Amino acid sequence: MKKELKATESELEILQILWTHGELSVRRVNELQSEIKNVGYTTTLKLLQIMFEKGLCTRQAEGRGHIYSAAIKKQDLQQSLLSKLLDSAFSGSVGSMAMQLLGTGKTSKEELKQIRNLIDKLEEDE
Amino acid sequence: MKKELKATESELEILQILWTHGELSVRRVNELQSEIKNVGYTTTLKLLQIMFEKGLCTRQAEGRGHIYSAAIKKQDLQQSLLSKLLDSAFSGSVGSMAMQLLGTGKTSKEELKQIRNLIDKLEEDE
DNA sequence: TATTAATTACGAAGATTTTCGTAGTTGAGG
DNA sequence: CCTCAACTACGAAAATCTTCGTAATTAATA
Repeated sequence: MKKELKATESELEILQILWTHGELSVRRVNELQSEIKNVGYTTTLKLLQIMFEKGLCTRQAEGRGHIYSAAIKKQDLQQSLLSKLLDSAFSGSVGSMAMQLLGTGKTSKEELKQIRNLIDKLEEDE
Repeated sequence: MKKELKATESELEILQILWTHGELSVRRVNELQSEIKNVGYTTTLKLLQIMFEKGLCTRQAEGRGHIYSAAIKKQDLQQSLLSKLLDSAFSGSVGSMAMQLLGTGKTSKEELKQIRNLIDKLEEDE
């Protein structure tokens, strides 16, 4: 059975930073986060501590501080969030969700080709 | 510029009911909501009142009570929620979001065909 | 008219999330 | 050994969301 992953908006923000940059000190996470919005150092710290308790992060001692890393896979969380939105807003219909997603007009030719290839593969597997 | 729509989890739950069933009394909304989870009458009422203040619902007097309807289009809210998840979890990449969505394996042949048609149309429009 | 049932309005408690201040710890350098 | 800077741990305030109890209102009816 698949584990139900979840993360709040702030947690997701930090996870994105960890996924992108790998292992980071609290200081560094806070610096990167500060490029986007105003946020105090202890705010970032507290969030990382909470995420550590929840199992969203791991950490290892380094000097007098810690180095944090993401403990869950980006893809796994994406899948969970997608799944949740699918149920809550699209009544579970992958089709209508996909239609809306592609209908935004923000999809490049390359991406469309890629998606078409996936569809080909999926149809083969019948 | 497009209005940023948002709704909490509970609000979305009620909007789904309103979208599906049309115009409803508080009593009726509560009954339908109760089929899914335990919820007191005044809880439903309060939510509808809040949603009315926020502009998510409209209402009209009917006898001594009100009849509520959704004030926003299902598609518009879906678009907003999709857009938000796209940015927060997929760094804005429609391609990777679509790939994950279709990769769940829950997509029917019919839906795949429908999506392929949309892609054809999108590629034509270049 | 008095009672009852249905409904609304209001407020507040509880839960979760977000933010940050303060105190304590530790290690480096004088 | 003392001081300073960097860091952690802790707790709590602030903000948002969820839930429901209570009082007031209104309409039907006994």
